[in-house]
Amino acid sequence: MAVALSLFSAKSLTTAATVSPFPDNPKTLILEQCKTIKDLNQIHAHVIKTGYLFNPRVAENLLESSAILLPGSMDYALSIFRVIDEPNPAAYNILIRGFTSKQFPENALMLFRQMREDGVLPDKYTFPCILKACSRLRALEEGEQIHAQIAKFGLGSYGFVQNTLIHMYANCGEVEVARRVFDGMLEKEIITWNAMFAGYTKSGHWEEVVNLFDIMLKSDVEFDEVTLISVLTACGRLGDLELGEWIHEYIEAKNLKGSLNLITSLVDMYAKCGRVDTARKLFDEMPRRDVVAWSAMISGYSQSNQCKQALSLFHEMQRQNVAPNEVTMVSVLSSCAVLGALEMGKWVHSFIKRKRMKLTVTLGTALMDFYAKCGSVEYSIEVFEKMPSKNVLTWTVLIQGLASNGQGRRALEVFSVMQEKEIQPNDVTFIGVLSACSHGGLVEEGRSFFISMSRDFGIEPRIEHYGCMVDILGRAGLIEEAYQFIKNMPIEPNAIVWRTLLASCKVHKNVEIGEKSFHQLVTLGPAHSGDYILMSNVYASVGRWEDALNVRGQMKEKGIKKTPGCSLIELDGMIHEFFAEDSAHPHSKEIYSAIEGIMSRIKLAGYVPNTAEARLDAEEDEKESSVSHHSEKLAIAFGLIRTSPGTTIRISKNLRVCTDCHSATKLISKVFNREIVVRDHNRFHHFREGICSCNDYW
DNA sequence: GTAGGGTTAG
Repeated sequence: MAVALSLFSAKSLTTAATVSPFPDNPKTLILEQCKTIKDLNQIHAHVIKTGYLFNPRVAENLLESSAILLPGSMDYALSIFRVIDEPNPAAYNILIRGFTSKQFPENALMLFRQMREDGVLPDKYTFPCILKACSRLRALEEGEQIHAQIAKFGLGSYGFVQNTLIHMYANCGEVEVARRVFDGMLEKEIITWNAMFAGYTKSGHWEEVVNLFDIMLKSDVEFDEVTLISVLTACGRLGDLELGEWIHEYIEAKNLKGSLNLITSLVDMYAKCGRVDTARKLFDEMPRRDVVAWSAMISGYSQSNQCKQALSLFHEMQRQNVAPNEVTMVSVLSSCAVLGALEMGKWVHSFIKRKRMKLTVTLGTALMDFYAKCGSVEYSIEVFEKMPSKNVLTWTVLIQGLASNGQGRRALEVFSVMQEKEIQPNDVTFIGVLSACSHGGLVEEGRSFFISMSRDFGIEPRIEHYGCMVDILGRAGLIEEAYQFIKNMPIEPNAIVWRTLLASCKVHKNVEIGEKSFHQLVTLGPAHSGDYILMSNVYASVGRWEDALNVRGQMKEKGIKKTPGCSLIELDGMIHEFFAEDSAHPHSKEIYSAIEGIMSRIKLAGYVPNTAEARLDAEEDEKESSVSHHSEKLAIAFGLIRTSPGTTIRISKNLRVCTDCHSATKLISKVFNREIVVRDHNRFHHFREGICSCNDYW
């Protein structure tokens, strides 16, 4: 400021008539040295006093410094604008640009309207800015009107205007119109192509990105790193590893590895194509990593179901003092949800609050989903109520969260509130609604929603919806109806549908339909160990031990191994992974060796673990004790591991928890006086003092 | 003076 202000010193002012205080390049003197509104105020006061404000160049410079360079100074810019007698297009352009760049696109549009009313002619600089404002607002109608005016003013062939038109149409969801503008252009610059790529990228037309890139290559047009970033993003979404690797080779050959953004796209592409290790290698080799690079790698792990790695990379990011943003936290929370890491996720929540991060729709929804998946549905609701904006995913997560936590009725109430608010449900919402019905035993409601979804909402049921319907009928004991329902399905039933029915047959002891379902599963192949176990258990449920053993024999003959159970347990904020028969975990030895001793305590409490399934397991494999179930072992284990009183033990299992395990959990909660939460296929069972609080009617 | 790019939830 020293230089600029010295221009207004008494000495300078006396010579103002001969030496202009605004020499050839006044911009460098005023604009670049105004760092705060206060600086601007001082200059403003001077120019008013000295009458320089009536010099259009002076006014424009002041306007530019306040509207473009300084943050949060649009009011100030407006006050300068208002005293300009007859503002020229340039003055309007500066303000329009200011409003657009400072996230007030509505004001930019209003000012543009005023400009037209005042009879000021927009020029080639006006339109790119005002189109950008339309883009931001997704104001298609306004954009179309402006397009018409562009044609009227004869600026339709101007490159800058056309490029922004492409961007505007694509951003407003009209990619096809954008493409028509693109195709109509005789001279396309790299930016033109990139605008089209960006349009396809924003609207998720990944296929088109790759197709257009193909055309670009064939027509020998040059491309740059911005082009490659868009194409790599598309490769990741499409799983097009071949093209992605080709671009990687090109980057190596042309030595473009210096671009941080480009390497981040490569990391993202490899992670999304399932090559997480390659992604990590590139990530580790980066000379510098910003928050986006870290987020891309963390989400890479999270999306490839390597959630422990995602969290450990997040910890590494913290150690390296890189500040995470909202996007990072979404992937971190989603990993916590998968792992059932309640304590870690709670910490993330407080971190978000402490850092005053914006509760965006995505972040809020991820937070809600995390709480719901960890069995804390009340916290999930609390977040929902605090969210400033919500979308269909937010409502869907709430419905699913309530449904999976045993509050089917409440989930349906939320669904009706959602309709009152005129939020259009989608196919996934209906999966939540139908699972609420299956969970709550609401058969009639389920039937009526199933009909309504296509009739009233135009959503054709997918295989998942049919699966839910089979679950609703099957769980309610309407096995025959469920079977007929499958037979009459207009789409081919898959293994999940038959497995659902088979599971119902076990609960309701229906051997006949159980056998039919099992037969379908074997025919559909490849056989799943769980299917054999289920069928065997159907026989066992009615005391047909020979048949039960026979099925297990078939499984052995075909060489189908039981998938080892894997459980993730969070204890005092640490995630432990336990595999069945695993001796690698530090706690395993102590756990398994102590099982015998614990058994006697359990027996004293009146529990007989030798149910049908355990007995079969024991007969099948001598090594296995009567406490043969993984969850059971874990439950016992956690009776052993010393935790502070009141610690919640959370067991999330990848496999369905059998009723036997449930009884073990119930018992442990009683014997060891612990609250135990079992997550079983996204259903929750909260056990306290031997009582399960959820309304599951298994 | 104006235009294009990398990470996110069910």
